[in-house]
Amino acid sequence: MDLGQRSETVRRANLSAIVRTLHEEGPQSRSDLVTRTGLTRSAIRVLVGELKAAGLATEDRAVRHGRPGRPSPEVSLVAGAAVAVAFSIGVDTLAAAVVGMGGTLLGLSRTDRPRGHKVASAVVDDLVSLLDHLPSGRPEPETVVAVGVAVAGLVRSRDGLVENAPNLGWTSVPLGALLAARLGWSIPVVVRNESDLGVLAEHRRGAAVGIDDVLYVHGEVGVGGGVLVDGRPMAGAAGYAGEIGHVPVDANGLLCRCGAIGCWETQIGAGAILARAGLPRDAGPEALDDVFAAAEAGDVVAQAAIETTGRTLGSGLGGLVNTFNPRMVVLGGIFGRLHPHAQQAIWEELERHTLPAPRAMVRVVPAKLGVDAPLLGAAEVALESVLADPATRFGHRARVAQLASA
Amino acid sequence: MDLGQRSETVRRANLSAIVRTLHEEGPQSRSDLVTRTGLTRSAIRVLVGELKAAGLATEDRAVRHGRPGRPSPEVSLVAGAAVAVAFSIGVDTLAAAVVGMGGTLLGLSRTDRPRGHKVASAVVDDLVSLLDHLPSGRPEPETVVAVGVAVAGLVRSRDGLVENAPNLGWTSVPLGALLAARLGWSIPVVVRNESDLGVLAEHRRGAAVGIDDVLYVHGEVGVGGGVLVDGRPMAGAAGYAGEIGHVPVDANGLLCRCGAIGCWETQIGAGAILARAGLPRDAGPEALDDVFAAAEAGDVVAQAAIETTGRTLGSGLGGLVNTFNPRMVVLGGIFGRLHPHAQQAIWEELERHTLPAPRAMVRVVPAKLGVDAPLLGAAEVALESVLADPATRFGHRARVAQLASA
DNA sequence: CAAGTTTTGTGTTCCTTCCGCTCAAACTAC
DNA sequence: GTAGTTTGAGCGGAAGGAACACAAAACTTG
Repeated sequence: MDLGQRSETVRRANLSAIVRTLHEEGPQSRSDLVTRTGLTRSAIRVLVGELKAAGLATEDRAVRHGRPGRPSPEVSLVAGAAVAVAFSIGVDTLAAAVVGMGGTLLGLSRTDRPRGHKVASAVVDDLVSLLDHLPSGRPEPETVVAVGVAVAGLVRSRDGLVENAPNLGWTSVPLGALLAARLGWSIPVVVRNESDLGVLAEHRRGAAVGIDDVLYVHGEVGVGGGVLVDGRPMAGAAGYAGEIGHVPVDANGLLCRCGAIGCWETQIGAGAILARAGLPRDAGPEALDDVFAAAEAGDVVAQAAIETTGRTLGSGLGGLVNTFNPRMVVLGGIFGRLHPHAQQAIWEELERHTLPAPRAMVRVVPAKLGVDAPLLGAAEVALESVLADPATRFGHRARVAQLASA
Repeated sequence: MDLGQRSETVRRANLSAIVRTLHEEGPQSRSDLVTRTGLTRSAIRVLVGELKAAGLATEDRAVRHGRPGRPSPEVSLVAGAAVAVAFSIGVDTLAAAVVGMGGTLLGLSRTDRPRGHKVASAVVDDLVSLLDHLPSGRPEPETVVAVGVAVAGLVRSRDGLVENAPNLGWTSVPLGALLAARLGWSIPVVVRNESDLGVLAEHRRGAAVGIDDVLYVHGEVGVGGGVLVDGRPMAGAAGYAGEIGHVPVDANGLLCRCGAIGCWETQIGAGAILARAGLPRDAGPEALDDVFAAAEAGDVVAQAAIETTGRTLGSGLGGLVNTFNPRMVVLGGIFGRLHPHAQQAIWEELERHTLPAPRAMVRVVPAKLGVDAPLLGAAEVALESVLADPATRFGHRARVAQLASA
């Protein structure tokens, strides 16, 4: 139920509008904030003053822009005042990052993850030790607002339970709780599927900035999807939404590792490309690199493998365009690499399987953030609490100072 | 951009919370409203008073419920104070209804629509003349808040342009504008796809009350879908979302009337059932009635036709459950009739094509509102403006009275 | 049946928050 | 340098809900 509102709700919403605007669009003048939010100069002045006092924002001398009138000082968020720690558990890599308000990347470190299964606690240890390898060093625990985690698998968003992650060999792993315990910080740990986070990152910082209806399709060994509906990530009832790799597309098709017959994934995943190139389906990522290299060098078998995969990708995307009516389809993972080689094949099949109206308004583009998208998306969801209610951080510095003096 | 908020925003939100609660949950006591909204008794008193003064609500003597304490009067919406006019243009019927606040059906009339094409202006005339056949008579124009229209076709929600409606033979018909001109009322005319409205109606008044993640699948000649994501209808970038009938499921399948190969619709639409029963694909609705009757009478061909269709429906639903992670799948149109005959077949195939986690939390149920769902959904969207800002109606009676006296 | 208990309506005062207005400051243009 | 424009600063006012005190209307108990 929508709770009733009061004056304090208004202030929270207005502070949030300011911080969110600065976070998403970057530093801007007070008078820009006036036009963006519709608030009066008086209100903006007071609210920005409050943010400054709390150390969340700074005001710099205005940039001269040659127009008449008194210049308006530029307001920026203080990146380090509130930061998110983000982790990602991908098929081939583990990564950690610290991201400040405004989306400033304060540090990132990455390590290979050998394929094969490893118990969750060991992976959690690996993740946390990545924090010590950050160029910026371990972040100050007091500045960390929340922890975001991107996982290649089905995640129950409520409590961060990894229901199933075939690439990791995990079933019912309480990753959120494990990580929270290991870190020992009393802040929320938010675990999400990597594609759901990928679409958020591409929306905020990548190929889909300013576009509110986006379908993000991520391919590796498996195929996942993240959907932005009217600017909001589509989670489904428990967070499992977006498993478009397991849509049946061929009743007489191959057996998928999920146990079903004819999943789309069996036709467009990394294994499908490898098989079409005459390689074993489970050859590693290097083998896939070789296929792309061979195609560029003119190898017709490799080229055909890529084009056929592009066609199958395109027809499936067609169905999804009819289903979601997105304004943009963002191809991530191996599909982003496939795109330049198979752009025409993808679009031809997409065209063949879409209704004219949704087709006319959709664009298919490769992801801009590459492998970092899920990690950056994890940071974005972790920062969400500050964006939604910046005032929660107000007492913070005072509280820390008080503890130090006591 | 989220506009800045102020005191008036708070009042609007709180009035809206009260009216919406009463609309969705029915009449309840003031003290219920206190707990529902989290507002204080003082605030509820003033706000309900305002609604009463405006004629939107009434207070009745409290019902005795046997608990100690002073009884709290029951607040009800005045159904006739603000009404929606709803129209639906289905494959086989035209309908009109007047629905008051609280979802009270004040009048409904329906007429057959012979299959075949008819120019839009003629259909608009037919719809408007249905208003004269309402048992309640034509609604008072001053009380009508908005007009909602459900159409079996692709609708651009922004302006009510019917992009394409194969059953009606329409392409690029500005239905919203035509109807607005024909009615001559200066109120919004909201046109939407029938499935998008169907899911809304089932959510508010039907099988999916209280469930925020719902997939509604409607079958007739064509197959459409409406999706509720976190309580909100998924419209897509232009309103075309939900065309799940045109997801490709068989690369070697039949030619769909949309021009593509192997659309799901070709396997589960009314034509597919008829064909499997040995009848022509374009036999009318009576032929389909015969198939269902024959199956009930023990005809094995008819039974097999229904079961096979159920299996194909189930496997496609499996992919959609993986895609949307809904808590409920509601089957409307012919699928609602199919359900009792093919429940097991549907579920078996759905089970075979879903991941365990989303499968474990989904239920498949027949629609509760039947053919009326889109019409009632159209009324709900039309009433939305009053729910979102009841104060817009405040000056209304005064204004009408003033006009009358002048 | 009368006194006590509980819950809720009524009305006043107070607090929070933003708007509107006036004046001053900082810039451009001629 | 003077006029024009845009914006910051600060103050008073208005709107709206919360908190509080009190009254009213039910039930409970002996």
